[in-house]
Amino acid sequence: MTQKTTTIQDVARAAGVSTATVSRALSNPKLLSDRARDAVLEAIRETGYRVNQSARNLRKQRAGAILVLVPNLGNPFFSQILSGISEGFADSDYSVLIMDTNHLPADHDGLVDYFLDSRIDGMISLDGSLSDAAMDRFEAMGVANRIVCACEWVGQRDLPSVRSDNAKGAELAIRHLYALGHRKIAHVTGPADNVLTHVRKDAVGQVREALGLKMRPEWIIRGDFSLEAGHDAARRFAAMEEEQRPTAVFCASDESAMGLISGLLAAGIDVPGDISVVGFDDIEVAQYFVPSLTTIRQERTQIGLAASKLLLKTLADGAKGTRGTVEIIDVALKARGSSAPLTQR
Amino acid sequence: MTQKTTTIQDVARAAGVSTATVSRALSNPKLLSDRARDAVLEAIRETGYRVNQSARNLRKQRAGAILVLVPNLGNPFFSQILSGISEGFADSDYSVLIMDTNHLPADHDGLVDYFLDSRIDGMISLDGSLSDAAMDRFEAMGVANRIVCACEWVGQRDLPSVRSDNAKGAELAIRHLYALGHRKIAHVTGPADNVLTHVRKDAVGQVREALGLKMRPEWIIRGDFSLEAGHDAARRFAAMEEEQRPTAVFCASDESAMGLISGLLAAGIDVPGDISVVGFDDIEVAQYFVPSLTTIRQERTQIGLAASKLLLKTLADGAKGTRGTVEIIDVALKARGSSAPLTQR
DNA sequence: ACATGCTTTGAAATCGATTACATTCACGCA
DNA sequence: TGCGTGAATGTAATCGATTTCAAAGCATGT
Repeated sequence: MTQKTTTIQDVARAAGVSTATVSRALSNPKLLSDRARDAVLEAIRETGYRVNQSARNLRKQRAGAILVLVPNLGNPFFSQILSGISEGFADSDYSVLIMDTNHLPADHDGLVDYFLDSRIDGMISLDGSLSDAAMDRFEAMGVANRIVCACEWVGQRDLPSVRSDNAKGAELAIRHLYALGHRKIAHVTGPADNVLTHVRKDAVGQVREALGLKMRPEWIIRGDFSLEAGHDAARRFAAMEEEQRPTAVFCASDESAMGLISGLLAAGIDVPGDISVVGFDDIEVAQYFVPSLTTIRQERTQIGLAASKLLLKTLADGAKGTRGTVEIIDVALKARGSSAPLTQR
Repeated sequence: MTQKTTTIQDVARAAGVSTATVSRALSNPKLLSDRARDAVLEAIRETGYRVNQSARNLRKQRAGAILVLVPNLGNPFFSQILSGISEGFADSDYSVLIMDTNHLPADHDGLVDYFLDSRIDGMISLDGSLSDAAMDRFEAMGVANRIVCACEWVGQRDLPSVRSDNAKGAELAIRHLYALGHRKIAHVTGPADNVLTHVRKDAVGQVREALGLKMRPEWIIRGDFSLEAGHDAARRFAAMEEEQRPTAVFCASDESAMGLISGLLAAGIDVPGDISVVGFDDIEVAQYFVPSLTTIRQERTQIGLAASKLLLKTLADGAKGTRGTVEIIDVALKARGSSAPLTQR
């Protein structure tokens, strides 16, 4: 049987004060006399009283929870961001809900209901692919300004967001390969409709131009960040003439880089002997991969932490303020075993 | 500005009925006349009414959420279990909270407060290391029978649980290596206080005995499931005399297996040429690792799904019923590139 | 002595649903 | 006609906190 719960009434009775006083002792202790405050605290200790969050939430017109939207929970890249987010909310009085958008109808239209049902007060989206229709509903219902983006962001809208310096990351990767002597550099991208895909690809294009690198259309291979996509890309490279095959590949994610290496090695193409590979993310397994993976490090915990702070601020400020904020987190090149100087042969 | 919310009162007024009727139209429609029900549904459509979950939860004396305890969100092994769990709760009216126990004080003592604060109705623990003190508090507060374990489980207690057939997994691994001709088989375990560590290690011992394999104490290396632990173990093996070095290693997790392989190769020990390696879990990257990782597959989605069903049942049944239930999910050997027949030399 | 203002406290309204209990009404049957 | 029965609905209490408003207590200044 469940313990019969002790309510604020019980505490009030035990302390010989009113419920208002008990409530104030918890939320605004300086309003009370020392005597009253001590009596209440003592009574709370005695009775083992705990605030009922449902009741508090109802009265305060809030949900006491925030939602984190994750494109793919299975990708270890996200888990550490989640970790940062949890940490950020650890001593707030918000609970953290997590949802994988894979399980959602494609348009994410139902999400707004989470707000309307008073299940959540705010949202952090790690998924930039919120549809226009969904965003319009968020706007219409007046909850759009309780959304913060992290890592990815939503195209046209000015939602506050925290993200890595993606352009710099792509530039570091290409310049690293260039410095190693590579001139034929390919790029395995993310999925077509993804903001990161565009930013990174565009940056690659700009650096390539700046460095005067030649370019072939078949050196841009569409992927989707997954292991499998990288593996598929390997097949494409393996099928190329020796002459037109790139000597280096920059992948838009570590997972696709690992899939690529796996596929290249299986096809008898050595990494980094024949082709150097650079990833993006620096997930934990990257440095244990064989060969260890050269990659662009994203500070995931920091991104998560920053996003949670930003959402907390947004919720505290009410509507105004954070809309339009963009916080850029620095990235760094981690040079490891999968990239090496170009060898003539 | 936030939309002013439409309440059940508004709907009642619009439909020309009482709030009780509106409530019944949603929760128990067959109590109503067709006329009343239609009027209410129409009014709901008109007003765009949505139930306020905080209010409902308060009245129904529930929290409307469950908590999933994860030992380490960064380990991709867990994310797919989470995915199964989310799926299992998708069309219940529970929200899913996720918490990484890394961020918790070691004794997990504060967890009971989540129940007492009415933040959660139940819990799925993927972490078997709930302290005795914490469990005692759960029992004392009468919430112990709203906890379900998955993957790991809590030692002495009879909490309902869903888990893989760990003993079989260990046996499959050892017998696989044995069949390849290996006789000197080492084992990299999980952390000391972990139930999985014990079960898998004991199973290894039993199979070893059954097969008449010789054994050296230095062939049991304590790990902690992590990449780093595997990497450390490699150093130990590398330091051994050729003679006493094992020809095969069974690791208690894929991550430690990958760390191990990474370390062995770096030390000039070939895998599977000199040493065969078998992991446990079959995380996604395992088949893209180089060499691809032979491992024991755990059906993670299925475990998550089963755990959520079990918790839902537990919550519905009230106290009785599920205590003591143990659901065992089958495992399978995935033979890949990291294990090969023993070579004489 | 009395007006003034500040601090401290309590009574009661409130958040938005659910539900126990009461009421109304129609119907069947003696 | 009158009564019992069951279906349909409404009234109001309830869940457990927060907060508004009012009042009481007390010190200060004139």
